[in-house]
Amino acid sequence: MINIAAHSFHDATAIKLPQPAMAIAPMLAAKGLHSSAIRKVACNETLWCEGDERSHIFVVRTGAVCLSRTLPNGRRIVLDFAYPGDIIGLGADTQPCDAHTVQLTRLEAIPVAAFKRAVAEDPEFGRQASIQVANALSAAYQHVVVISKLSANERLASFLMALSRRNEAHGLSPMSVLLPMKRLDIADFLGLTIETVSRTFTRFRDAGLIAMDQHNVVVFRDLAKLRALAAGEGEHD
Amino acid sequence: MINIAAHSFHDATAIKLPQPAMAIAPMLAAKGLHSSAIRKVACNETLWCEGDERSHIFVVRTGAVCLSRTLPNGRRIVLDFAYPGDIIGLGADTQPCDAHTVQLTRLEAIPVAAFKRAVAEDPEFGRQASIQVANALSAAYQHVVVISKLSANERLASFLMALSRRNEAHGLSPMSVLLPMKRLDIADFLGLTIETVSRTFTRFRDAGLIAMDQHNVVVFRDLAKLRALAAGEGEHD
DNA sequence: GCAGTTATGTGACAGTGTGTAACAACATTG
DNA sequence: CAATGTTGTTACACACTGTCACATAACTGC
Repeated sequence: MINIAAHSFHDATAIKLPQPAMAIAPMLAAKGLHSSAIRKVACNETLWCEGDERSHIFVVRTGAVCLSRTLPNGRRIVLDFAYPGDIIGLGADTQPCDAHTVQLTRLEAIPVAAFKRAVAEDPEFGRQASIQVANALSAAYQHVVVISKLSANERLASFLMALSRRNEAHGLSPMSVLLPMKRLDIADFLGLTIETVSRTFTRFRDAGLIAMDQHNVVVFRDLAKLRALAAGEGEHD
Repeated sequence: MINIAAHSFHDATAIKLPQPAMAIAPMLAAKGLHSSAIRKVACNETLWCEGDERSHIFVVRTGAVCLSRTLPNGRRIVLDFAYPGDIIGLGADTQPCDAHTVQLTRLEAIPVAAFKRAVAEDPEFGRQASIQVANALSAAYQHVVVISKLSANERLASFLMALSRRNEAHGLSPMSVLLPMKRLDIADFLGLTIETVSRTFTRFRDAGLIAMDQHNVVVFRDLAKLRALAAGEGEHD
């Protein structure tokens, strides 16, 4: 499996941030695995498909990767996004989802063989990788929560707040975020349609919760209210 | 994290069954970890809560366990069910969800310390455990798909077909299933209300897809149609 | 510049599922 | 046996979101 997205999305409750957990990144460096080739991949390129045998572990350097599944009838679901610093392709040898870029992306490609060698030599390294997968599972659980129990407003707020917290964790301002992906990707991630996403952005703007000069830059005007929304503290119950 | 539910639920596409993967079970036996105490737990008892430090790995012997999360305002989401043969509590040291019994349940409790000792002594054992977590991640992804893209009919069909396939994988008949949990658990698992679940059962019965003498026994009358529904081969797109 | 394509925003309307409620079936208890 | 509680079922009005249609904006290549 797969993805890992260290400081992962979905945090409706946002009580606890996923572990920095990137303890694995320095370990990769220490092992000289960084010598692996850096790949420059155009937007909308497929890295792998569900069911593929995995060939590489990727570390995202710049850009963004989208992890998704597609139903037989064509309906698509976005499971996660991976941003710079995130590792994708950990987990099992058979990919549990598709992966494609949503931007011009630079990736560090570590062959699976080299990765496995490193794990065999250093149990602690394997343990760190396992923790990453466990974090991805926790993130997936949170995604289930967001999609099954939150309203459109709450889902978008949850998405934006996760990006905000990620910024914060990386030493950037939590008061604004960049959206590298298109509306359709956001919609498929949140289990909504692009029209609903669009309308919800507008609603947030009209309510004074956010400001948007460009389509892909969101400035937060009322972080507290957005966080309450994201946490699912709504009226119900 | 956590759960593992070997032959896990959610298989809308059902193209591939999760690995038997229970390769780990015989390994547990070989290590004498089976000597661990068997616990008999009443219905509706909590095994652990989200955020708890995990103390044991559990192997379900009889009964059924429900893995869930709860939002601040009380809304609950069921993430997975664990049935006899399934292992729960693998993954990280901090529980990513609540776990409670939905029946009188017998569990084999393996202290985490003993489990970790076994992993340290035998890397292959740890590898098998990791595969279990990776399978759980894949199952969680599938759950996201089911909840975000399938209709109420398709969701219930997906749930029933997953149980049917589980029966099949265990050498039982795929033509009927037992529902150990209550309607509310099913509803919270599928992201629906208990009324909708109830109505959908009735619709299935009226359409001749299933027969139900008792509330917790479902006999399939048209497996092909149910499987098509579960796969999300609906009209959309 | 202009046409053509892609991405996004907005509006009217319908449909699915929700929520409330009342009711039925069954078990447990006094 | 009546009383109470739990679980499951059914009915109906309403709200949210999806669908469909079209408008607008941004970017492309010519």
